[in-house]
Amino acid sequence: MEVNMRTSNNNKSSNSQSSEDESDLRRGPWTVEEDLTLINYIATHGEGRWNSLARCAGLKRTGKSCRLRWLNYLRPDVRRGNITLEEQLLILELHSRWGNRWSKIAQYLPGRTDNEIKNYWRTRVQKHAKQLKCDVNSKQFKDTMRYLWMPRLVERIQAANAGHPTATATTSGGSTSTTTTTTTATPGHHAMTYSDNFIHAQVNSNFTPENSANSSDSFGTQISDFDYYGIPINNNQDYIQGDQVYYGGENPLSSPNCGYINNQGMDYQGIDANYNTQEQQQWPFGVGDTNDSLWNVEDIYMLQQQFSNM
DNA sequence: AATATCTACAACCGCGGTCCA
DNA sequence: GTGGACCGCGGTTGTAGATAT
Repeated sequence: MEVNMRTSNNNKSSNSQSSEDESDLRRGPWTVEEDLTLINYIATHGEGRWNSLARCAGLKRTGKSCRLRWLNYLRPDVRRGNITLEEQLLILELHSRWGNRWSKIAQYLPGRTDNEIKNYWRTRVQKHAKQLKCDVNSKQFKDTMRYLWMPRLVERIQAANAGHPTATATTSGGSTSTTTTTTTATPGHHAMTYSDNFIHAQVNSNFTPENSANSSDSFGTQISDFDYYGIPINNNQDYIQGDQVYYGGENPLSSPNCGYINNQGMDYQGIDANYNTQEQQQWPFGVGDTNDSLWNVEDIYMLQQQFSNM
């Protein structure tokens, strides 16, 4: 059982004085002993009813604190480690749809907690918005994510998969792509793959909105109610047809190599033209490593100029 | 080597919703 | 209907470790 070693010396934490107050409740980092107590209690009695659980387990913690510790850290199915490219893509996609609905987004990333996704968003995505001197909720920044970063993520996922193919599939457009076996357990639905479908969405250049009516996805299933991730589509913000994803209902997303022009006329082609440097290939938000620098100075400058002219 | 700054993330807080007596 | 207990969510803070100066 993995235990956070940071907790081993936490008795000197700034909140330790709380254990001396009238309520005798502890705050701050959890100790190894507390973790084990909680784990053992839940193993025997199950989770839920957190306030009484805290009392019965003999933990001098609030029920809230016990719940948080269990759900965000101790639960056996919590995934630890780096956010994968597919997860990054999914987070961007879902956040564009739902905003800061972290728990809802987390439902589609098995093993990831809302807290972890929220932290990822704040530390990585908001950092880039700050670099671009624009608000993370601004349309400009959202467009940048949608029409530049997300296609780049897809491209990088493709590149990664090409290096480690686990299967080969042919798109309806006749092109060949590799697929991954990344699975997502969608709430209320069967586990499914998502990255392969999303990649398909990017690689079929034969698609047009006109020929896409009443289409089904590459697995022959109707997609009118659920998108490629198996997520119910309940608005018309994006539409997904055949092997292609159309964002905003009016912005066909062409090949990642073609440059992206959104409905404000922002042309990112010049940015992509600079993309072949080694630094640029370090991709958005990193891969969990330190290579988190999507933007070089030129990129940032160009985007800032475009934003200021809008 | 020392100090300052940054980053990542665990944990807390407040609020609103739900349940139940 | 009402009030208290509880739960879950989203925002925020604190801090250890990493990195820069």
